[in-house]
Amino acid sequence: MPYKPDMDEMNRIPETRVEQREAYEATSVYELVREDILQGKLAANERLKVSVLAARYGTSTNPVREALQQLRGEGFVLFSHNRGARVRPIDEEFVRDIYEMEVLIEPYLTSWFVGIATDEDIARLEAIQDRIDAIGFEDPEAYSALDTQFHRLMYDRHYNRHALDMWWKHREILRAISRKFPFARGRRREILNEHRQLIEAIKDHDATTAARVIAAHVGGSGRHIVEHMRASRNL
Amino acid sequence: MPYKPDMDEMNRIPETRVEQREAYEATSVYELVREDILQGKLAANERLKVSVLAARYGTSTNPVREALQQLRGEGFVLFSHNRGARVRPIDEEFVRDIYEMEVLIEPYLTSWFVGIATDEDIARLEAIQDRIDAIGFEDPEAYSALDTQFHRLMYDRHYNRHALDMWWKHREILRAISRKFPFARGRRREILNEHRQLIEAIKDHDATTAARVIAAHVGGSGRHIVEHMRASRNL
DNA sequence: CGCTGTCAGATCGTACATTATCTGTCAATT
DNA sequence: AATTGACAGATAATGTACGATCTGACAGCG
Repeated sequence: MPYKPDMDEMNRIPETRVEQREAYEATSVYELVREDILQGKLAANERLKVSVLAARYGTSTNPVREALQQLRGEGFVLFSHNRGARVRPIDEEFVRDIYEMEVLIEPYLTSWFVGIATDEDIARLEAIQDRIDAIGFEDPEAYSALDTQFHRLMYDRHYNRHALDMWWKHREILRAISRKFPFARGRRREILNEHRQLIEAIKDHDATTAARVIAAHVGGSGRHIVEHMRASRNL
Repeated sequence: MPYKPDMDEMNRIPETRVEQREAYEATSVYELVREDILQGKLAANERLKVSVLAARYGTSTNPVREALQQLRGEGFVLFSHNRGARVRPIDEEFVRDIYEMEVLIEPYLTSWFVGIATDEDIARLEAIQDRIDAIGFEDPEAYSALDTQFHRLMYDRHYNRHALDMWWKHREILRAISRKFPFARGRRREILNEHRQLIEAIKDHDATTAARVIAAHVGGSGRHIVEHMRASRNL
């Protein structure tokens, strides 16, 4: 009998992010650990002892062990045999590597979007961008949320779900990092500029320049973050 | 105290692939399940019952559960809550998606290699290619091994370990698929051609054309496989 | 024909056993 | 006296066993 896939089987990008966890207490251990790693509550290279985590999250050890294995598969956790798990450190190299992959992926996603973008899509993009301009980086969290909205509007409908998952995973990692390094004033202006340029290219249905703009956008952000990380290391 | 990373902590591409498992019986459940999925011994969408797998591999259930979770993290296995795990089907869409990502990644890896390639590297590439020409697709397994060697010679030293892991993972999936669809004669000639063109571009230290050639190479293989899959589906 | 209760089978969580690694002490050697 | 090596206890990872809970299917009933 042919198997009919189910909604919750796919590793989907969540429709709405749950930011505050206290409201819903029914989240899985996997999500909790993952979130704690991304938030930095579990530091780089920190040992992840199943007994400690089990106590922390109020479960027994088995769910923790399985969660850690899943996170290992996703690359967030490193194992060594008979010596347990550690938080994968997100160092400059790793961030650079991820950004360089994004420089490949995002233009790819973008240029397809240019082909299918309706006037309404463009209007929405502009509306989001207006709001970004309005808050003007005052509130980094709000900015981050809007920026995510901006990119998801372009990417979410892409047929390449695998590339989309990859993008989303990368984005979550990078968001966690950039939380610690707020954008400098100069870089902010560049970002606004690039978004506006991007919208223009989409309006013109010019996939090539759109791809070029987004590549520069991502590459710029990457270099910016890596430099910050490097600077803060030499304190 | 600063943590000094350990060799076996990293998810590294293995130095030498172990093809026959009977020799070493000490492989982990994770590897066994993964291999069985890639070899097709566990079919697409097949239910993965922990008790069955535990019996099959001669362990208790917990190692199986953890292995499945890791495979879930890597995307080989899909879970639905309280309903267990299934083998992720590798359908045409998925293969297409992976190939399209490879069209981005491989040129990226290649063009860096062009910059660092020594004369000896080029000689080795040519040696491998000569051997490929020699066996001339008679033995698909041997061809596959040589082709892997060819590409690894170019990619293995790349600084972007993340991209390299991604490439390797994709390659393993695609190898598993293409085992079922041997190359047609026409496509074979193209492949040989493209490899030779690539070598020429590397000799000229021309990263741009090297990237273009490899993009065409990967894209061509992708279309070829997808068409085969589509055809075999309509039997 | 549809609804509902029951039951088998499997997942998921908990508890326990075993095995490996880490740590600190102490004796032996230089 | 300082360093090294071995041993023992503690600690934690890995493997096994079991019970609770959920799902899916089917028979009985309205």
